[in-house]
Amino acid sequence: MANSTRRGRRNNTDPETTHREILQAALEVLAKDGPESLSVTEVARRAGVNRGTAYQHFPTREDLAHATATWVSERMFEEFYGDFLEVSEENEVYPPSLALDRLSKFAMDNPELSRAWWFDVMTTEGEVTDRFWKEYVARLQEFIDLGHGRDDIDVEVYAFITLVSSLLWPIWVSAHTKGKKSKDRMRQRFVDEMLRLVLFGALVPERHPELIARYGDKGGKRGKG
Amino acid sequence: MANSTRRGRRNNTDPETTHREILQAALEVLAKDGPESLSVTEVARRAGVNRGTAYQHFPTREDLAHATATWVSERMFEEFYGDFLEVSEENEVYPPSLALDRLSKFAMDNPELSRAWWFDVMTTEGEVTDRFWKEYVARLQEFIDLGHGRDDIDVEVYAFITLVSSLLWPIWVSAHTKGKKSKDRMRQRFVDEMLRLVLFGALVPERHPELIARYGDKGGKRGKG
DNA sequence: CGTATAGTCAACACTGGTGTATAGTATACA
DNA sequence: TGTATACTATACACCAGTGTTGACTATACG
Repeated sequence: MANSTRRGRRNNTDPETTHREILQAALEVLAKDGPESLSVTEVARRAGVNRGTAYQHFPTREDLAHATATWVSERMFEEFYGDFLEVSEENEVYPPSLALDRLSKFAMDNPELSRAWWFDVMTTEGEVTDRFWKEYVARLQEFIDLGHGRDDIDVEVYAFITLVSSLLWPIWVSAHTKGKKSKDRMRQRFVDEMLRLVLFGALVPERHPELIARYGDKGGKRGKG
Repeated sequence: MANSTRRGRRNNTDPETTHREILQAALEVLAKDGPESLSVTEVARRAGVNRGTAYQHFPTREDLAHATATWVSERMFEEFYGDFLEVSEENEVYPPSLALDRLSKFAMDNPELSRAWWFDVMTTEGEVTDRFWKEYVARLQEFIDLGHGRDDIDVEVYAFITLVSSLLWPIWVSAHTKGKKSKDRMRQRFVDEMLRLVLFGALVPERHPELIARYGDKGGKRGKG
């Protein structure tokens, strides 16, 4: 029979493509079930590749897991900052509304990548060396240094808050909302609320004089000291 | 030999205690590896209980998983709001600094519970029926209705942002920081930054007139319309 | 055409979890 | 003292994943 999947039939002649397809499948499994349940068999199945082939590319399960983590980290940086760094050569700062919009769109379009990335940086022990994280923090710092953000921000904590919210929101939404339209609506709600929050905060200042007294309204104004 | 773990030795005569111990172990496994890799064998081992005993309490792996999820949801509510609802009978609103401090302390003291809970509500399909989530949202709404919070907040989104950050911060910290002292310091940084954020936002308003024009500084003031 | 390369296929020994069953033991309690 | 209960210990059949091996085949390229 003219079956294209008959015995010995190669789907593909380019090893690099196969390599990527396996990694992509591994990423999907990783995002779905977490790192503990990543199996070579399942990944090969999902990649539409023979189990033996997977073992040719990644000798052990651990190798596959490690390679996937590295790949996720690299891709997260490339996909988000890749075509971004070229464009924004001018020392114009990317406006926060656009930055937020971009991040939330990215998260909505790449839920697996976002989730796998988060799983990984969240659980990897020791100093955070991830490139995406470092770039994100650095850009935030620059934004503040240029006087656009309040200078009393704790950049790392703030980066954590905005990133974890933005990247996990689509997953929350996916679990609790059906249909593309409502997902888009939910994305918009997130961007709006986030923007509202960074613009005005959440408390009514007059009702919380003791907090203002304690924390002071220092920073953010041009005249800092 | 006078070995207390000789054959047939019962560790415990109260089935309810055993039941709880198994659930507690399951919670730990769940928080460590996620729901996909929860095994009865591993849970029994961790609970210091015979595998057969675990199967007497929970006929299948699925039963155990389901029971654990329910238990986590209930405990999350009880542990956080249990002794809380009694105290705050007066219609005084709990000040936000204390609320935040309480939440972040809770998350730091109960990382497994927080993480398992989050995993669960994050991935359970359909309407969110979780009691803790609903109470959290309701209290936020009340806080706003009483005029303490800005009335243009999108409560659900805001609840998501604050909860996900507060509950996952300790896990992030645990992965990247050693020692109790530095963990306490990190907790303080989180509370401070969060409080700063809800008080003043993150942007310097004068630098973002177009955003203020677009979103307007409505709400939060007493005279709303 | 010949050959190296990339992938398929099947079989195997091994590990570790599932779910069941059965015999045995410690404790509480009537 | 007897007996029900709660747990231990062990064995078994089954399944699914791991990692290895060896034979096979399609494709690219000299």
